[in-house]
Amino acid sequence: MSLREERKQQSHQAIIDAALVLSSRGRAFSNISLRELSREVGLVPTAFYRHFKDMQQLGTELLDQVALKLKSVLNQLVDAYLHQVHSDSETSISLFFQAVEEHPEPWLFFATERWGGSDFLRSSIERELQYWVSDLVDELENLYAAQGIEQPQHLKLLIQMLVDLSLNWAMGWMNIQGLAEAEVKALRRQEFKAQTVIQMQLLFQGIHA
Amino acid sequence: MSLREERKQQSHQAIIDAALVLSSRGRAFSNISLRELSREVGLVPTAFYRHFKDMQQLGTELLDQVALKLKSVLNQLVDAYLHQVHSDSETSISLFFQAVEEHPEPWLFFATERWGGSDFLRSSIERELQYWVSDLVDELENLYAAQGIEQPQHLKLLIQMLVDLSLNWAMGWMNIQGLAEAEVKALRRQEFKAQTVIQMQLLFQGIHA
DNA sequence: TGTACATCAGTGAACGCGCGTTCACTGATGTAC
DNA sequence: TGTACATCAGTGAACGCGCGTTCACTGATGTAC
Repeated sequence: MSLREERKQQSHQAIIDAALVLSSRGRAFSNISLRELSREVGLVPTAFYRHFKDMQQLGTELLDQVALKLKSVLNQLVDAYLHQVHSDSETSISLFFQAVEEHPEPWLFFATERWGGSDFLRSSIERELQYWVSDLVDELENLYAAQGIEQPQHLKLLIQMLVDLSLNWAMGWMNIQGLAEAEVKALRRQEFKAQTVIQMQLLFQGIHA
Repeated sequence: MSLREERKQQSHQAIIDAALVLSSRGRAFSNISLRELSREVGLVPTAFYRHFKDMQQLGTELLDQVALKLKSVLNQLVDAYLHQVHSDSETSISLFFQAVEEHPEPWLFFATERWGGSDFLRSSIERELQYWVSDLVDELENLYAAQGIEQPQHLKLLIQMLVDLSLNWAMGWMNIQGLAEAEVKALRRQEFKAQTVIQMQLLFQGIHA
């Protein structure tokens, strides 16, 4: 890649990153301005147009990157889950929260914009979540088939709930991270994790019934 | 109430209603302007200040009204549930979807702003949802105690999930209502309802384990 | 009941500001010879 | 390698627009006598 292309690519990505940062600080994407992003990145507002037609195109690229990132995290989690000797809710939830904590921005973005003010983001996110569900069903149905589950046709509905709830869990977890006092925080973390583990167990009891 | 007070009250409420309508059409509250609301209601922008200090105060009043409305709907649903001879997921979900369909705006508002761009709305909504959970636990624990449930301490965690999922179900239901073709719509409604019934049953199998 | 004054919801002009978008430009980087 | 020209990411001025907010006002409604 030529020097010029390289620099262009850097600016391009810097704008996308700035949008993700603002979004994950709680700002609605529909409320983020082109000028604000340019300022953040150290460019003049008009330079924005060298990279994106408008904010919607930026949003689309941002969503694609975020979805890709989350998908890869999800795959890692599933792999870890499948390779446990005894598939264990506690370990799964710990890994999940660890992944959320390492890169919270994509989770915050997905949860915020899922029902947020931008129609094109809503529908894209919904589509992504459906992909997650399908993929998870594919990965887990062999596992459960081997275990002789009674109602395998319910697996998809269960995973649907799991995916929905996981966004809530991620947001709850990140809310706790924002707490100031270390002691309270540690306590709430432990408590929240324990509760989530039980919730996941309660959820999956359905598949064994 | 004097004529003047009455008219003031009407304008006041009209502004709140306009905000709810815009919000439930998918606009983020943080993206709705004072001038837009005044215009919608047929007042000059400066008249807004005769009723609210700023948009945040409007938002707070709107949230209070919406929360009250949803709480009363919720109570009706619980009453209906408790008075069924056999507590039945299918009937519960039908009543729930009917309630959502009759007054979708509050549900859309709650779901949109739960993780939306306005911090004060986020925290208020989170508080309201916790009240719902507590109230539901109170109402249901007697019922389940009478049935000799093994793990009553899990009831709260279950209801937490139920409340979280119910917002997703409401949004899913209202998404279907937006469909144009009547046949597809009827089909999707039936399908979605059936799936939700099973999800609720799967969820509540946890309490019987 | 009639009059004189007070209240106050709604008005309309004006302001400064950040926004998205256009345009002609600049100067570093790339390319052809 | 050096030169002459092309490309194009970033610039800076300018625009019209909707925004929140201020202010002095108006005239219908309310109150006191």
